[in-house]
Amino acid sequence: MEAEGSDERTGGLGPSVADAAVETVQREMTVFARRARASAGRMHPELSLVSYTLLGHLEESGGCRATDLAAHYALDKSTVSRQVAVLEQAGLVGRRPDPDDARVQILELTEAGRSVLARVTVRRRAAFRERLADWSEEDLTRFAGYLVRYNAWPEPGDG
Amino acid sequence: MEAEGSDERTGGLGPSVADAAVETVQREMTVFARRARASAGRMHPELSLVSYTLLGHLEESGGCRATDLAAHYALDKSTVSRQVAVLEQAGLVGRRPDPDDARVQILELTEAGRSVLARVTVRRRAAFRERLADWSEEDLTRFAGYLVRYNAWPEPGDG
DNA sequence: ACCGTGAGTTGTACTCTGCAAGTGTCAAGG
DNA sequence: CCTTGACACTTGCAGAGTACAACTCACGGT
Repeated sequence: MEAEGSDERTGGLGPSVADAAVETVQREMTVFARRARASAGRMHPELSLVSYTLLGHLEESGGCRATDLAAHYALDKSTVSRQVAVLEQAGLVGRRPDPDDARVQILELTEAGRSVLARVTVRRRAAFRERLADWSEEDLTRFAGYLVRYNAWPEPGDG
Repeated sequence: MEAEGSDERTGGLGPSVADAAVETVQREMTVFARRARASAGRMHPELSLVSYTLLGHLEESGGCRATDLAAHYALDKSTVSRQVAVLEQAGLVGRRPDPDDARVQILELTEAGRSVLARVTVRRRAAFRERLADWSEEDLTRFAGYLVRYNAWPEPGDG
């Protein structure tokens, strides 16, 4: 299966080194994905990974539409709709009709949402910091940059 | 909320730069995690992300116990049990009693499993390669290294 | 006013997951 | 040999997350 002539030397990319790296990246990213939920559940039972990310995005963006969330996370709009409904019932997000378009609802964090998010963020950050404690600042920054670059890929519906 | 004195300068880690990087790492990793399933489903409907990772681990490890899988992926043993059952019924993995311990079942890829895994791997790799095409080999290697290092963390209850 | 498109909701079904309880096996002590 | 506790699973149950399809409501152009 690894027989695909691993050094085509196309452009700058290339030899089997890069091939192995790509392989590693996908494997490790996948492992991470598999573990993320479980650890999130253990780390902050009050807020699922999904809820956390949605709240986080709302905070970052300072309010956005459900459709934006769906696009950003490659989720079906129905899924987002339900998730948002839960968060709304929990009093963590509020909806406000868009004055320019009655179809649209602007979603925003409530004060409660902001505070829960803050608490969870602190816990998560502590865990991450511990985990990344022995990383040099340079490595940390570079790693962060790579992740951003990776996720910036505009793939149709993928991440 | 972010008032935790973001530059405690403890040890070598420290200033707000590192703090921001940690923040970014967790956010981006989380985003990735959120998207991974969706993309996996679209990329290879024949094999869910879970199944894929389990098969992958079996191939890497050359056969292991269900408990090992559970530990590695921080999954409940019951979950693994069911997943394995499905994969077995699909003819992708086989079980063999451990000669040394009748409680244990050694899980192994079947030929079919190996071939499906190979096919999916090729597809995944192609997608990843495309995505990572404009990365320099150095960045790629370093990124891969970071991910490995990150995942190597011996999380409690995680593997 | 009519029709295609976009935002969001709801019905339905399925997968993944964990917890708790149960079975069979091993290893150590009586 | 027979308990007792630990380990490797398996099964019953319940809940979360998700997608797809069908529906409503609003927008924009014709």
